[in-house]
Amino acid sequence: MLDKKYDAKEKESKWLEYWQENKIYEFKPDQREVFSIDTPPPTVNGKIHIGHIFSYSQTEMIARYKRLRGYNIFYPFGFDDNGLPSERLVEKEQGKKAHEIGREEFSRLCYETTDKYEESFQTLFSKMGVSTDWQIHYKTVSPKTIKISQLSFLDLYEKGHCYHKESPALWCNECLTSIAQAELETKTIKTTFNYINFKTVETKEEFTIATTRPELLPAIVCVFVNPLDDAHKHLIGQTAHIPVIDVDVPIMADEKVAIDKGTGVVMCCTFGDQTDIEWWKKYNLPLKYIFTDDGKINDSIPVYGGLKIKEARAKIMEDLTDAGVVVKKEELEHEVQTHERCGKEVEYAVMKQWFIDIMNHKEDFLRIGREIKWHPSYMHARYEEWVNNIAWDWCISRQRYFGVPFPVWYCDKCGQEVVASKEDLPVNPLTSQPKIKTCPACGNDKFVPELDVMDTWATSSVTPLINMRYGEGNNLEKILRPMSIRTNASEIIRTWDFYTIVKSFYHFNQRPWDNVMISGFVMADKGEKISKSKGNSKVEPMALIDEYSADVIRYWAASGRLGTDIIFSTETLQRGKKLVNKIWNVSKFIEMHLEDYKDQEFNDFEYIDKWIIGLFMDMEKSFLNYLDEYEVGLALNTLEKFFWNFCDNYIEIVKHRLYRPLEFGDIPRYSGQKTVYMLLYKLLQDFSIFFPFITEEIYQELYHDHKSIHLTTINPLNYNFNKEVSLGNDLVNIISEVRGEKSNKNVSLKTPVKNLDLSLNKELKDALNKSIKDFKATLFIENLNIKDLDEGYNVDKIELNLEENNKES
RNA sequence: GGGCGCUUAGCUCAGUUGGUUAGAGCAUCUGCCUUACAAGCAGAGGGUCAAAGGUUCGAGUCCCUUAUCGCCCACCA
Repeated sequence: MLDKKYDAKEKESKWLEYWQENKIYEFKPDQREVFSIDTPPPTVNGKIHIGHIFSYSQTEMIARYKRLRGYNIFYPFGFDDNGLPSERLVEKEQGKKAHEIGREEFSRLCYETTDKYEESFQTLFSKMGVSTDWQIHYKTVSPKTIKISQLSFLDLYEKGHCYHKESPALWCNECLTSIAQAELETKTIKTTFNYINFKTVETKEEFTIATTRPELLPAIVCVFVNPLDDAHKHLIGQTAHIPVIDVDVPIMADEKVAIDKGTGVVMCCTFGDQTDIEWWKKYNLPLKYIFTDDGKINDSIPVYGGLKIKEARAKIMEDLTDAGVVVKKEELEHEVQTHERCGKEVEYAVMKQWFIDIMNHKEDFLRIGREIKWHPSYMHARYEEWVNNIAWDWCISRQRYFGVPFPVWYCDKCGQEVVASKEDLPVNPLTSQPKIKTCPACGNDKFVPELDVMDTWATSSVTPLINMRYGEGNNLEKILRPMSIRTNASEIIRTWDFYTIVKSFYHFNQRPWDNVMISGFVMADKGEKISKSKGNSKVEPMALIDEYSADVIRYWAASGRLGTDIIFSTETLQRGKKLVNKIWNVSKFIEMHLEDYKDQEFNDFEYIDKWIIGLFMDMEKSFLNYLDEYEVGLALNTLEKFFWNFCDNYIEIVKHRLYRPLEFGDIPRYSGQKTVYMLLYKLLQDFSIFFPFITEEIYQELYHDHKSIHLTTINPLNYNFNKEVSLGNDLVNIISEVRGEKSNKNVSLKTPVKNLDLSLNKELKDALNKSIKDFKATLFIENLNIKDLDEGYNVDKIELNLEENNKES
């Protein structure tokens, strides 16, 4: 017997244990077709917030759906503990910077810290009912994954898609590392636009340059004007004298200069922005690099050497003002590029970095993007846009400690790079030496290790490779190439999705997955994204599970459309709570009436039973369609709508038949029993995608024909009740009208109807005759008078027996 | 400035290829203790579908323009 009240806390932990013990979600290759999920490994940088719960739940529902459709589910879980996020977490916990702790000790602390957090992540996701096979979980920093990352690097290296080159790279002088274009975030800041007078050496003519970054004056290598700029084109070919710095640079022409921007005259520094780098390359300009790695002016620069960038900016403005060359200052708000991990403005640094070739294969990446089905489809446009606009090769080296080391050494003498052999992986070049004893280029026998580690994305972009255990030569590769689906939020299309496509193209010349499913964001309120930094205890996942249960939170997580942001709302949680409660109550009711039920072949369904069965079939069709498009929220809406109709209309009708076999007959009663038995089973299956716990509890009590409801399969019903559906709907509408009349008269729904006069068309009259007992019992009708009508129906008169009502009260 | 998306009841959201009076839940109001459920049931009120224009017999739905907000990108001279 089902309990009177459903105790979510007790039942959820009970079934969690049961699933684990019985390995319900274990992946074992067999005859069945595999549906594989490339789960996003959450970044281990502190806390799981409600946004994670939202998007992971949606993926997990797809896993459950496909499992019910008979697929063998490959659903691993991973943790992204690699790289800067982990380092910053440790630095925060320790209150010290990495270089103050020391490389070895720091790495140890990173492992320790990420392990600690991962355990709590796993507990939380389990509690949410995430049906991954924890046996196949992975970390992005572990000997196994380091090996795969290094293998991936070597494969690309051998194929010539990786290169090591001195080149300007984006540099964060807070994190002390180079970063990739994809790690940039734009921020609006207030700054000053300074108009500074320069002079030509030849004619002493004055001209003005506007800049927000006067501290870059010592780094000026050239001045540009547009060749079509009538006001300035005569300057081309002359030499510009830089005030205060006292250096001369050439004035050159380039079409990229916008005549109407600033003063129309531009200083080119190494490096202030992307255009500087382009010009530097295009015109082969000299390099004047004036910053230190930690964001100061280089000591070799007179006067300003040793100052921080902003101090230098203030000092040089003072000096320029003293020199009388500052013509104007304008307050200005503009966008700057910052490092997403720390929020500090980025600079450019020139040093040797490892790059993966992007620019030569954009067409291939676009082609593969088109082979993949994006859900929702418009997300594909974002991918295209990113690939079309990308301007850099992918810099994958980071001057940090905790990450995948490059399996590379350099000859101490000539700098020749030497890579590890594949069979020696994983290697740490800091603690080992290359196999070859002497440098192939110069014969020297001393090597120095590559100190850099790989970018986080260089590792997380190989999750499909980690899943297939790339390099082991097993048959998983056959099963998982390509994987069925990748899921993530839209913000990392440009990183995780893109880089995974890049790697998959270089390794296999193939798409990594057939489908990409993009979820939206969770907003705290209109226009306010919930983020880790704005920790809000009201939306703490563990607290929410305690208060509402995992099933109910999953209800909230399923609300809304794919790719669309949702606002965290307690109303939606309340609604879920009511739904779950209703499932429990109606199951109790059905159980009560199944005590003497034996399931057997039966086709003599009552009219109303045919109606609800047909209606269910219609619903399930669109339900399944939505799920095939990964629209879990829309699927749930459809199911929910049907379910309330089932409870409020069908059950209200059939209950009389179930309670009173003497009056209605045993066969009509059996018809009702068969209907509720059959439909509840199917409803529980459909709901199990969203509410894995409560449906399991009910299923085990009432049906129990498999080890778990989550191991059953959905088999669509095969009846043809179309006619009963539409006529039954009309009958229910008539019932509603009569109930409405009772409500309007403020009387109980049990109030008898003395006379009900209806005009019905022929079909409807026929339908009513077939369900006359149910109909009369539902409305407590004493006299029913039916007239003929050509089309449709009309409720002519409702006369209530109010005396009866008054007598009782 | 560019790409994509959102804008529908007081609030949170649905509205499949254009097709009668635009839907649900919450909130509000009115009733009903009805042998599963008062965490329930039956009703009621509440919307010029962001704005303007266009296509069409017919537009929340298609096209154009504008505005707001969100994500991403570019611009930083």
